[in-house]
Amino acid sequence: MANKRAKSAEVDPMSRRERQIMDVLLREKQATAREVWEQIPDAPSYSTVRKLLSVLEEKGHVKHTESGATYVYTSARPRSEMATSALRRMRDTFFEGSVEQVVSGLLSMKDTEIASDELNRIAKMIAEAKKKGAK
Amino acid sequence: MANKRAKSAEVDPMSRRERQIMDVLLREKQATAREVWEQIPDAPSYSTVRKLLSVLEEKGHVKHTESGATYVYTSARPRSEMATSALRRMRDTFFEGSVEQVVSGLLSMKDTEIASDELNRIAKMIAEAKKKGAK
DNA sequence: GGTGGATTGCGAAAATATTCGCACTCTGTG
DNA sequence: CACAGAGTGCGAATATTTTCGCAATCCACC
Repeated sequence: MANKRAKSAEVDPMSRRERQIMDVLLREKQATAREVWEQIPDAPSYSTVRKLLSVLEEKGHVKHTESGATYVYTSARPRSEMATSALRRMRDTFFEGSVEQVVSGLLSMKDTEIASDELNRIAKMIAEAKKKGAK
Repeated sequence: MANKRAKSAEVDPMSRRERQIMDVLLREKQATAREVWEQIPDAPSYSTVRKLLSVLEEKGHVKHTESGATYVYTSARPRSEMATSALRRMRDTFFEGSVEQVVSGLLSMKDTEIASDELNRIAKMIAEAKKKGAK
């Protein structure tokens, strides 16, 4: 009934450059046009990046506040929300919906050095989840 | 040397539709044009999807084998490889490079029901990693 | 209050991506 | 072997994205 679910369908209709910029914004939490520009490896002109940013704003993907005369951009949607949906898509696209497989993939990334105490904290989280689930 | 490093810079210069199609291919492991078409929620005409597929092939993102007269497409790059780089980017973009935070995010996705035995297996993987790391 | 440096707004050209239809081929069936 | 159904190749119109430069503003400082 009235089920439209713009759920997993409505993901991120963004284009290449747009996503590239969003990534920087997401990683840095916020950034000025110049900062974004500096962080894009194969970036086009500064002018172009600014334009892209304003296009993104028109589309509602980012918003800005002014610091002096300079615009500081941030993602329009909460970062955590985007993280979750990205995580979910990744899980479903590459790991057949299995969290277990995702974790396995994470642990086996060869450039990943996970400190022992970090592993401990992770183990603790798992334990927590287990406890809560089987309450 | 000859160091060009298509490392983190060369990610996935793909456009919206292209990615959408790649996602289906990645999820299904392989698919015919028609199957891909059927799985895209807001898909354009079947004809368009076929075109996109052939464009993707020209660009080297997918390849095909023939089953009878029908093309069966698959990702050109190994799925696991793409999974890893996607995972890495996700970790760095949303979780400040921290595996711990990624796991935390995974566990807290509210639509995720993780079976108790799955949690056990995950715990075991963590234990393994710990053992190996601190050998 | 004037000057240099950095920012924003915007228009518009150039490059790409997206969408389709049409003509032709291939496979299997009666 | 002729026909129906399903596929493929490809050209070309449209829609979007991507790129930039120029003019107008704004800020800090001498």
